[in-house]
Amino acid sequence: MTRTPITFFLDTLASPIGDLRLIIDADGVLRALDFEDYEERMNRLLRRQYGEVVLVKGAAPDSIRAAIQRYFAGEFDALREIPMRTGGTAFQRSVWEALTRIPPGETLSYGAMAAKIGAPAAVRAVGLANGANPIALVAPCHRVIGANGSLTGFGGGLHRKRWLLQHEGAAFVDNGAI
Amino acid sequence: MTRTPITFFLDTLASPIGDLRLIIDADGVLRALDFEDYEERMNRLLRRQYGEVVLVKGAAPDSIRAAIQRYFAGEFDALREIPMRTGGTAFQRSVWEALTRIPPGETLSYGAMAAKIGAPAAVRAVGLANGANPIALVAPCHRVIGANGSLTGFGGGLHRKRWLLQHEGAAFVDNGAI
DNA sequence: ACGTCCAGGTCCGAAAACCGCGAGACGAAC
DNA sequence: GTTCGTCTCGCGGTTTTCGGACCTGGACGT
Repeated sequence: MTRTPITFFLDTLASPIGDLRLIIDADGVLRALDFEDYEERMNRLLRRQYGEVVLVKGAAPDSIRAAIQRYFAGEFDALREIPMRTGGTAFQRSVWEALTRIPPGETLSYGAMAAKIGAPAAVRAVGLANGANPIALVAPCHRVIGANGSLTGFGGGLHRKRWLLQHEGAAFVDNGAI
Repeated sequence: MTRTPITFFLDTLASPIGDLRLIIDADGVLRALDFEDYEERMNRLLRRQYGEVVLVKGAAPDSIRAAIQRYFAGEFDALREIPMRTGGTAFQRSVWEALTRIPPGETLSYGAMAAKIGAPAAVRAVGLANGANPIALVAPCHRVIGANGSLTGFGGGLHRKRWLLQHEGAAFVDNGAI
C-alpha cells in the first residue's frame, strides 16, 4: 500500500551521551528526537505514525538546538520551549502529553501515570506507549520508572536513562541493569 | 492510529447516466471518479488508499470537466488528456495503468489482461484490482469483460457498463444481467 | 521474598477468507 | 456430435481476523 509520502528534515546535534537525530517538519516543529545509534528504531516509529516518510538533510531551528544544549548545560526547563507535534493514537498522545507535565528531577511510576490519564488498569499499555514515544528528552519518557523505583526499560538504552536521571538529580534505584 | 489526514476537493458533474463525483487534489489532478449513488463505495476506496481523507467542496479544473463532457459527446479519447494519480499497491497500479492502454471501442478479458501485465495466473486478482479502481471512466475498467464476452461485474452498476460499451461501440454479449 | 496470573492498548506476523475469473467435466438438449 | 448451461476447483493479491508480545504492577498463593 502506497500512501503519499511526507517530507521531514533531519539534523544532528552532539550531546554528552551521544549524537542526537532531530526530525523537523516544514513548520520548524520537532517531530522526533532520538540517539543516533537507535536510528533504525526511530525510522520504524516514524513509519508507523506517518506512513512513508522522506528524510532530507536540513538544519533545525537555532532555538531548538540551543534549547537542547541548555538542557544538557543544566537548564532543564529549556526543553519546554521546544514546539513539538506527534501522530499516534489518542491513547498514546495522552500518555506523551502527560509526560511533559513531569517536572525535571521528579519521576513517576507506570501505574501512577496510568491513573493520571484516567486508565488505572492500562499499566502495560502505558509502558508500550512510552516505548513508542518518538520524541526522547522533550517528551521525557526517561522520567517514568518502575513502581519500586528501578529503571526498567528505555528505548535509547538504559545507561542513558540512568545518566539523564542523575543529570536531573532525580531519585531512583540503580540495580545495575544494562 | 491517526495519520495526518489528506485534503481533497469534491466536485460533481451531470452525465447521461447519472451525476458524477470528482475528487481532485491540490495540484488539480484527478484522484477518484465515481457515480453519485455509489458514494459510499468510493469513500471506502479512498480511505483504503489514503487513510483519513477530508473532502471539501471545490471546483474541478475546467479542462477536466470539459474532457469528460467531450467523452460523453462521442470524443472518446478526450479522457486520455485528464491527469490522474492513484494510491494502491504496485500490482493494482500496474492493472490500472494497463487499463488506460485499452482503446475505446475495444475490450479485453480478465485473463488477457492478467497475461498482459505478466501475471497470467492472477486472473481473479485482476478482477479484484478492477473492483478497487477508484477512477471510473478515465481508468476504463468497464472495458474488461468475461472471457466469453459477457459483462460480469462493474462497481457502478452493470447497466452503466452496458451503456458505456454501447456508447463506445464495443462488442460484447448481453446476457441481460442487472 | 518469590513465582504466577491477569489486566489493557497497540503492533506485527501468520493464516484464513474473499473475489468483477476461467478452464475442464458433465449432462441435457437439439 | 455439437452447443450450451451449470458445477467444481484452482488460481493469486488483498483484507480481515486472530494470537502473541510488550519499557508493568498488584493480588494471591506458598
